[in-house]
Amino acid sequence: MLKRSSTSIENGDRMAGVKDVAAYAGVSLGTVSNVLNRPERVSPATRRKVEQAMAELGFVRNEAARHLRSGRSRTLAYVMLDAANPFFTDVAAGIEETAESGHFSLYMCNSGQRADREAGYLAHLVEQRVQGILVTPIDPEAPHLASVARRGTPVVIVDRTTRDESLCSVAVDDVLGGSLAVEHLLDRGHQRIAFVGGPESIGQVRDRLVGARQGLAAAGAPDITVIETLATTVREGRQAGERLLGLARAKRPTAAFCANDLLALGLLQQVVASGLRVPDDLAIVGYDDIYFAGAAAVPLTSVRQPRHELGRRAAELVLDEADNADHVHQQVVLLPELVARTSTLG
Amino acid sequence: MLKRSSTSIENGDRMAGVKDVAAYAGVSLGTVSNVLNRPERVSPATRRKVEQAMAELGFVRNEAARHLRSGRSRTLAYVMLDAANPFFTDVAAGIEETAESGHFSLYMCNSGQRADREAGYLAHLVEQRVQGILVTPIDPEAPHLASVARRGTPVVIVDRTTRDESLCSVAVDDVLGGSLAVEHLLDRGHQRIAFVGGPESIGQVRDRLVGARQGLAAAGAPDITVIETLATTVREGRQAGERLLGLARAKRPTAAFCANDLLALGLLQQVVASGLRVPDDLAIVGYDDIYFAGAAAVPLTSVRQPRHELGRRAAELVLDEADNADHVHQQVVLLPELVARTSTLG
DNA sequence: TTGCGGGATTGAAAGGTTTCAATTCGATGG
DNA sequence: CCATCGAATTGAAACCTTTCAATCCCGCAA
Repeated sequence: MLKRSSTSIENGDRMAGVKDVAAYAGVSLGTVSNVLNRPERVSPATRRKVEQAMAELGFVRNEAARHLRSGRSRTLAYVMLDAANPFFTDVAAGIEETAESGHFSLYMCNSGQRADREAGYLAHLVEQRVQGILVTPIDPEAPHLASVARRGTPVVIVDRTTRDESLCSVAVDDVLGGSLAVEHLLDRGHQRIAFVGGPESIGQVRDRLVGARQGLAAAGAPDITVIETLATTVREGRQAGERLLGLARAKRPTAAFCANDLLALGLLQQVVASGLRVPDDLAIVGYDDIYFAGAAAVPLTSVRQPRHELGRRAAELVLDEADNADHVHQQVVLLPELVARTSTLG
Repeated sequence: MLKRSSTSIENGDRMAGVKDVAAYAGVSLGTVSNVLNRPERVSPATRRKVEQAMAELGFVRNEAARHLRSGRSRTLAYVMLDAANPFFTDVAAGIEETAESGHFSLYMCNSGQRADREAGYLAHLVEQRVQGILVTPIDPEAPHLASVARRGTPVVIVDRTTRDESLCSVAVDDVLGGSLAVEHLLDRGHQRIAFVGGPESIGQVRDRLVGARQGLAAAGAPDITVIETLATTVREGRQAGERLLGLARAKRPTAAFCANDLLALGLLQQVVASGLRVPDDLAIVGYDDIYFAGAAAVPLTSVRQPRHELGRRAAELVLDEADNADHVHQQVVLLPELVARTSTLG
């Protein structure tokens, strides 16, 4: 065994490969591979020798070669819509939990609502031959999603449904969520209710409004006042607040249902800043139940999505599709739940 | 050219490779590769033929083989401390910006403050031979970081400094940040100031407190009252609020400097809930200037970290280290900045 | 002594791409 | 019509690992 004088890790030029390890340990290539992949088949003495050689040479498996030879990698990826939104990072945490227990690593990519970036990441991930891709797409009907799946990489749509039966999806029933919010407000005695949200091109916003209207109709209450926003951000929520408060007092809604918590937080701020009280002057219901909802100045009533489970179920589906030959595509729909707090209870 | 009758993408068994494309297009292997990598060298006619073949066979480059042969991949990775903290996702956005302009993809991994997960991801990424790794480590002095770098994958520490000169790092001067916060409060006439934060094992918390003390000492003001917390969360902030308000009025601090915005938001809530006014009864300064700081019930004064630039600089360093032979390691320190809002201005 | 069983080890082949030196082909100039 | 040149194309080698059939070795039973 010829020892090197250096710190034993350095390698001047090239990184050490199995071949180097084999030579250094005085065994064959195959044996080194066996130590790596089926250690029980190699005698303890040899194994120790090889392991020491690997340590001394600073050997690191080359994943590219490894998986070139033997099928697939142990990596999942989640392409998320907006990494800055706590909702999606929570979904990611759920995915990661499942991935980890199956000894997979999870790469997260952020499309940031940009279609070109989404496409770029998908292409990169397919080239990388990841085991499966989870994605919250900008447009769930976009053909490139299905085409990735058809090319052999399992794809699961997260937090959106798709009509395409060749894809799995896991979503939360937004229509139901809308109904829940409105029913709660009706229960609390409100009749004039506003909906704050937009643009309607966002599927979730659309569905939540539909649900709200259904709830009202079922109760025979008057239709909802829609205050359309340009995005679902705190800033837009504040502006919606201005518009809402500008209405004549007599016909001003006594409650508002917001398409998500960011809007609700903005609205809340604006209302409080105007000297009005929540919920006495205006009750507010948000959506998502992100962490900051419960931590707001007036804790927000919100429709909670089981985001952790959303991630978990999606990860399970993608893993099933990856290694279960007779996998059948499913469209899972989870149920939301209303969390009542001060902003409607007073 | 024998056309298939199917939708042209399906391939029953195996995914199409360059070899299949070559055969289908009636050219040699090398030509297909040229179309892929040096399209200008192949005649337009041939190029079109090959491109069509690729489209019809649904050919997707095998990144593993590609990079096995030719050195490296075009991927960076960021191992972040806590994906749920908006601060880190903003840093990630900065990294991504630089990565994208260099035609790199960015994979994000979340250690979630767990050392084993951090180690797991680092190992996976090295095996994957990514071009470079950015990491906000749990412990910046941990030997495995330097050892990854020594094995040949560039590593840059983000939002932490390290004594190890063999690593690059980009951080923000937390001591200065602490001074800024305290000086602002002194300017506003406060003398009895509290520091809310902990545990001290977190480097940032320690540094910010040190800076605060320096600021006070320089002004000849009395020492700071430390209210130690167990974590830097909203919940802990609320509890710190209880303790703070429990102090006898005469000796109760008139201002609080919090180690981060989550703590500050919790403190704010607790104070408001107790019927006291911010900033009249208690002025509050936070740290990080996360989005929700400006959007709080009482907009928070906060020490802003240039988190976008943090990410950008770090990404530039890692790219430089990756392809610039005579790269020299640097420890970059950026400057924080105070953003004054209602919570101290009244 | 021979034959045999079985665990340990070996070495060549395969996997899909890129690279590069070598070859082909057509055109240009003499 | 030949020589030459450059552009286009080719095909084999290399990248690093895993797999698997083949070989080796040793002890043990016959």
